[in-house]
Amino acid sequence: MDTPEKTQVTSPLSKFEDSPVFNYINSLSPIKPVKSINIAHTFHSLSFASLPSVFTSPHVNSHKETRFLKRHNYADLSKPEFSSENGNEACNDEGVAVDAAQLYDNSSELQESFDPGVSIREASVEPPSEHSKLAIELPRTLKYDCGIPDSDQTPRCGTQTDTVSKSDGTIASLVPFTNVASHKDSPEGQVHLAGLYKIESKKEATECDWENFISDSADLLIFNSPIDAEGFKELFQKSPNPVVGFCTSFSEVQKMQIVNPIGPGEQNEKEDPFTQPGETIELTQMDPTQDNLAANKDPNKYIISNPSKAVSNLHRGMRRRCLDFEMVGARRKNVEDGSSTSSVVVQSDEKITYKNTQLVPFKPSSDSSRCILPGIGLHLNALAINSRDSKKIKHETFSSSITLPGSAASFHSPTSGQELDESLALASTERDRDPNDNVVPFVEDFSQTSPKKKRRRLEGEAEACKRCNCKKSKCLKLYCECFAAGVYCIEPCACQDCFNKPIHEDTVLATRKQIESRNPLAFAPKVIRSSEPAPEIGDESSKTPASARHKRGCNCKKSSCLKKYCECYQGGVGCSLNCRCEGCKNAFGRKDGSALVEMEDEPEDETEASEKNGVDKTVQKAEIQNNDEQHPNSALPTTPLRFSRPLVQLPFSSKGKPPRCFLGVGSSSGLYTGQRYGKPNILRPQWKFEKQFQNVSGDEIPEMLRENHSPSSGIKTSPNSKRVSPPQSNLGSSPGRRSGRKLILQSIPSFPSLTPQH
DNA sequence: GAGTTTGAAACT
DNA sequence: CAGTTTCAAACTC
Repeated sequence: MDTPEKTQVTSPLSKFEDSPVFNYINSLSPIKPVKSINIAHTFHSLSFASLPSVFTSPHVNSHKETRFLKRHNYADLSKPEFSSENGNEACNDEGVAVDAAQLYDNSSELQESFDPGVSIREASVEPPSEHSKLAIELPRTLKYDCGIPDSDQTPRCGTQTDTVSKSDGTIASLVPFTNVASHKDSPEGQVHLAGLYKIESKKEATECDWENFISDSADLLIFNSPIDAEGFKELFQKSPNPVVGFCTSFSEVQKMQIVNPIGPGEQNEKEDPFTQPGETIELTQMDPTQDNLAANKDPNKYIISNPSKAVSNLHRGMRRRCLDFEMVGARRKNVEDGSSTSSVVVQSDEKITYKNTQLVPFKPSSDSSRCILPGIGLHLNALAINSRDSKKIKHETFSSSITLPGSAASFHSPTSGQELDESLALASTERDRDPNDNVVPFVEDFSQTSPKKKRRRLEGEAEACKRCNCKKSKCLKLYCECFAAGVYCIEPCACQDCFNKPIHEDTVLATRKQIESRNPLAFAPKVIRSSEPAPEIGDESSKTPASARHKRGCNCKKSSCLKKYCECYQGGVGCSLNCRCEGCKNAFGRKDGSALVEMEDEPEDETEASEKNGVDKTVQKAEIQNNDEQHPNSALPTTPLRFSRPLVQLPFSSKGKPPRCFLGVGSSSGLYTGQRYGKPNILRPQWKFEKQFQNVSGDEIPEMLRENHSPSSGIKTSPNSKRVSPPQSNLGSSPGRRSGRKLILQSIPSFPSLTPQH
């Protein structure tokens, strides 16, 4: 789109960034106008017209200049390397430090090769009034992107994180989200809005992760809406207060920056882009006065300008986003869980293995905090990561829930229909996994008693960083969990010769298409909710807890469907007529229709499991999962997504490896979690899906399902009354939870639906 | 951590 | 479509 112009502009900017001359040049050079133009375009697309008035700051131009200067300062300060030129490099290296100038320079390239995030960075320096608003968001994106890409910057991140933490842990977390959002939707700028919106919401209720999450998700959805501009408008309109506040604050910040460019530069020097984001956030929130903040904001502005490019990237980004999501989610979790502090710490480290996806950086599951920031909704991977992180943290339901929405949103992004589709598919897949991730941590927590659980937990932790371990498939076959989930491989992955990376996006997509050509449902969730598949499979199969069934059915011969080797068991669903298994003893539901397990509550399951086999642990988990799943299924409100991914993921969680992305499921999972927890915050929901499910399944889910989906209720009525029990038990066990879940579920469904709408 | 088992995915 | 091979996860020691 505007790339040509941007490219031109960017290069000069990068060069001059540091020097004051640069600013001057910018003002004089035609380039600026171009950028501004670009920005304007983005805005138009967004239909921000109304906003501009608000943001319109008299000093837009000056701001731009100042911003550049500031940015330069940041870049310089933070990274002497700053000079690094290639977009890729910039992304990688800069990730954190990403300077506006660099962004510009590299933006074109980066965008092409990498992600929307890059494009975002590129964003023109100055968008006038409107830009100012955008700037707020942009900064986040920039920071985020920067931080993610470069492992090198880690230190920076740490610094940034520190700054962020200082200001507010929540803020930090928020920033990432916004960034993420921007990435997803960046193309249109809608994302930015969403991000802003989220941020605001977060600010308002940092503590209430859940709420935030929901709001975020909602925002994302909105953004995702095909009509980016509209979505944007809506966001602003809908959340006039928050947005406006941002805008206003932002404008103020800009002014401040202009006045005190130095301040920002200083901080920037110390810190990285990450810190900046946090700072910016703070500024926007409340401290226009702080110079640093202003500085931060400036960088953001730059980011904003690039939206046009970002758009193209967005599509790409969407896919990748999934990955990012995980990371993000994790980050959030960390943030929330650990509160502000944790988030800060974590992120610092993460580096980014890959530019491609900011995801990588997040992944470093080690630093949950990092994950948090990055991006909420952007990438499924991020979610997965989050989940993993969450495992560590466990509590952090937050990330999960949050991520989901975002993910969903990203998928829906209207920008590229095809891409969207793919992204959706990925998302769906991711969702499935995500839930698992979420679940896993949770389950583990609950079930900790069982050794397996501990194991899983340990594994989970270890896995937090880990994903696939492919050696020969290059992560381009369904053997690869990551690939199968529609997620890019990240650092945690121990894969070799991995091609499932943003860098090889083309290859990945091509491969996906090939596989899909063979089997259109190859990337669809293996476990289907009762609503869809159930009918086909057979009543019995539907019996499974949630009425969910395995799409294709298993073919187990030696595991008796009592181990994770069995996809049905793994997915927490009972075997159906479609299954060709031998000696089926699936605790969730036998092929015969005999539903051994009621999944209702863990205890029962456990006992059964113990009785049946040594499987105790597995069984328990399975049961739990099943319960969860069942519930979900029941609740199922049939995923809005194309695929009802349902529950499958749950089992994963148990595995410990969390399926990376929750996208589709995530939403659902998010619902579950949210429901379950009822607790405001918590992202955990997703994380914990398993546990939650356990609880929920028994308690909450049923109701939710009932309400939401009378059909799902069918679960109770399941052909074989067997399955019914689980839900009931659940209900009986803990009614309280249900209420919360219900809310969540409702919210979740909406997301998916939105995405599809495009 | 290494080795084995398992069953899905891929191939023929 | 069936049989075989390949693959990576799940599991065991």
